[in-house]
Amino acid sequence: MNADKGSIRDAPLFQGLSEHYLTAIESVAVRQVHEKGRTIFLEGGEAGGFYLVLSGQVKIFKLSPEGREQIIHIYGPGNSFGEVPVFAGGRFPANAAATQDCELLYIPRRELVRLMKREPELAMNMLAETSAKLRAFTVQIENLTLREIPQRLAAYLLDASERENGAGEITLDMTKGHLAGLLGTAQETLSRVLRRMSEAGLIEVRGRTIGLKAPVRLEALASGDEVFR
Amino acid sequence: MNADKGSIRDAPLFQGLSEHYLTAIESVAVRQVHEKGRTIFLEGGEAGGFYLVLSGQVKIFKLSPEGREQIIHIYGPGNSFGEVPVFAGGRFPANAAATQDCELLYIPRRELVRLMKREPELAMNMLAETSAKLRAFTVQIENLTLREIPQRLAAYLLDASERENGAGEITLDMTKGHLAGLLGTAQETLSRVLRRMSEAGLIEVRGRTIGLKAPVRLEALASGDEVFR
DNA sequence: CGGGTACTTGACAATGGTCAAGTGTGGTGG
DNA sequence: CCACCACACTTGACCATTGTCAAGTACCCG
Repeated sequence: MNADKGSIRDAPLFQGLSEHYLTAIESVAVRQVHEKGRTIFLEGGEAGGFYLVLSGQVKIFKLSPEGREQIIHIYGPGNSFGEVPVFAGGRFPANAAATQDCELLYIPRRELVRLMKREPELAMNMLAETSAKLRAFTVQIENLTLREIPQRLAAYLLDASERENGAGEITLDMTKGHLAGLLGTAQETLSRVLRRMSEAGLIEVRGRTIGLKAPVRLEALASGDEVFR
Repeated sequence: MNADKGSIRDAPLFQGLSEHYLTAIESVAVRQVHEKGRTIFLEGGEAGGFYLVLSGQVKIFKLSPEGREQIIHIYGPGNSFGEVPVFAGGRFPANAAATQDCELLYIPRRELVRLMKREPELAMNMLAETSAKLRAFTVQIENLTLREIPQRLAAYLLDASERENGAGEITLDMTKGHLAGLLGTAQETLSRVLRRMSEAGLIEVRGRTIGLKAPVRLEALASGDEVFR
């Protein structure tokens, strides 16, 4: 719809690299198109490289033996995923599937490593990227294990609003089912919590648009105060 | 007690580096000693470098508003921690404290980055290290959100046995309280589950030593089969 | 022997998962 | 343009797992 043409130049991963290296990367990268719902890779699969999202959206997730799904992350344009086996060897530690039609760039391990040895800046960028993901994991473990669902949801909403420069209203870029998976709960539970929060006057839900009516009370909820019951 | 003198030469992080760089790192690193229970850094603290464990043991953890503790990782000799802010900027994403008297090496960010630009191998090692941690986080999220406590415990025991080359008996290198924190549960719950597993003939508990009496059934339990109730 | 820490056990409440049965709602084809 | 279908979502009822509070026991170190 807009200029989301998608280029490695938009990815944080490749910021600050000289034109020379950018074109080198482009020349070895492979463009892929996946339609909504398609599996991109499976946990345990062999990895020969990693991916960059050019357009669309991808979920990284784990499945329990009984089939429950925990979404680990949702990535959009500019994000990369699947780096772990590139640097640590072995297989993919989780599954990836397209949640929307999407366009990806596949970057083969071999070429990347070769470029990295020549261009320390690229290695530093990759380190920044993987470290940022470590930080995100830390936050996620905190949310998933130390907070209850309403707290997790409040934290998520505030975070989403922050990502949109503090907008008082956010629009989910995923289904509520996926949000439930991301928050580590069931669709039904999320539905109930959204209703309770609406009734308490904290938010206002209109489809996928959620107005934050009482950000201050949401903050209090997210940080554990029992403003809500 | 043994030759755990501790040197950067034992750390995976610094494998394969030339003597020249090893001594360069040693010359900028600072040795620290912390006694059991001491805080090493707090979440949100400013970071000027990261740490390598020479001897002893350290826990990385998060605290809930109500004071519950989720242990994210326990590190022993050869492990490094606190890298995130070095590469991604910002503050420490979690807390660190000594669970045993320990000896650490503090490696200042500035020097490390300087060395990394000259020695791509060092950057590759750091990437391997952070990627391995990403993989560990993935497993942890899976355990914490998709499995119940008995399954988590079974998976932990099997993993620990594997780390000791498949020994049929393992000895915890931490208190059961810390293990509970690592498994994301309460001390009381862990205690009960251990007993149920003993009564079911899966394990045999003698203090911190746990014999795996029926590894096959433990495997089945860890992968979700309801062998146990 | 004393004290603190680690651990156990019991009783109880509640968060949230599951099953089941709806109610929208958007998109497609007739 | 309407009807239908699939998918997203809601709501209700129920109950298992697990956290919490409380009290007590075992164990280790000095």
